[in-house]
Amino acid sequence: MSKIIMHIDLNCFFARAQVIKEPELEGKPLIIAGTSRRGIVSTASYEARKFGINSAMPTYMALKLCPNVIIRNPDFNLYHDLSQKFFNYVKKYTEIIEIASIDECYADMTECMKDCKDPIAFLKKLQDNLFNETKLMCSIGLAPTKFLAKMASDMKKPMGITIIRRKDIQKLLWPLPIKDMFGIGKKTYPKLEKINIKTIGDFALDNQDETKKILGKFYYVLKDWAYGKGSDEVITEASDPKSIGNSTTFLFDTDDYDEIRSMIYQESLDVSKRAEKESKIGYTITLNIKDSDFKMMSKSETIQVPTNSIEDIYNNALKLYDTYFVNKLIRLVGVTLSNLISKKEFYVQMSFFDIEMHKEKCATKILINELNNKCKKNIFMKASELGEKNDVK
DNA sequence: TCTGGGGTCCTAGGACCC
DNA sequence: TCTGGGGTCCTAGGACCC
Repeated sequence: MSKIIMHIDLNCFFARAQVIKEPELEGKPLIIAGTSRRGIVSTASYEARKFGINSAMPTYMALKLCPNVIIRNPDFNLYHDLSQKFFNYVKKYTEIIEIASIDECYADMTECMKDCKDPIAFLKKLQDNLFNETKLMCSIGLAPTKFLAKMASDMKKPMGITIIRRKDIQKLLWPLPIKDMFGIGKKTYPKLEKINIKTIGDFALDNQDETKKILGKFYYVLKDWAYGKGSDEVITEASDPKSIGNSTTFLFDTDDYDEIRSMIYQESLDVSKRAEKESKIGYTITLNIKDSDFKMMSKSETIQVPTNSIEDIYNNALKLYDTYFVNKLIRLVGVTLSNLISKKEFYVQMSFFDIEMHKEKCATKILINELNNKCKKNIFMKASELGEKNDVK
């Protein structure tokens, strides 16, 4: 039997949060945006959108379109609080929710709506109650898979409710332009349009080899999605972070060594603190650079012993800068720690390893099969120190 | 007067190992 | 006078999402 999956998405969340904080902004053109010379719009209220303002637009451009637009800087503490309220509200209906981002989640409503005679009325009530309790507005999609629910919640905004049943896929989903399909971005849709795939339906019915070439193995995932065969698993556990990074765009492009070095230090410090807070250490340090032509480049270094110390992160990042980018005019610099492992996990592996090595050198052979790859690396390392590398097979 | 910052996943080539 | 095959890890870049 099909599950009932809900996707619920807060409408222009950051702008809405600001209105909750400053009710006098209600109904006015408002943008949440950076105000430096290189600031961009993060979210625009519906009133601001009427002027043609969109998110990701440079702030100066928004001001050109609407000189009277009200501007506020992002306030992430506020968003975090409201976001928690929102998720807690949804949890009143079901504990099975998957947080997809700060302003959206999936919920498995199978149990809670199994005897529901009028799902639209039910969801309207859910939506209205959220508004009454928090003043947050949302759009809701209900469908048998996560992909369809996500597409559904996108169809009517603000305060929309859309249900896609399997039998309605061809009628409701397939006519949509291919660029509106989740997972198809601005680089891919022109390539698809060029080979005559203009709608989701075109893609669903398409059988060209070229399409597979464009999409790689994502092709098969997208095909499933388009036919309502996507995942309906709502994953409640938050996944462990895979990387922790920090980057900053300079107000003016620079090649000044001290300025860049000091920024690399600031970012290394931020990354180090955040990693420590998460009890994570990482093997790989990456330096990210965007040059004055907007070209992104990265150089990375993987070390033997995972770390989150400011010294290790900074020294490695600076070494990468010194080696590859000195005297280059740059726009942005960033530092990322990845290949993460929890501190605890690492120490358990190390002590296990040490104990076994003391017991019997030959135990390495057994260990190899038991330990994960990260640990394997350590054993090879130690084994080679003992001159036993060739015995490990 | 140009275009932020936080992430995830995929790809393709090369190094290295047995 | 020719140059395996499989597997893993690392690197760099690219696409996408919010």
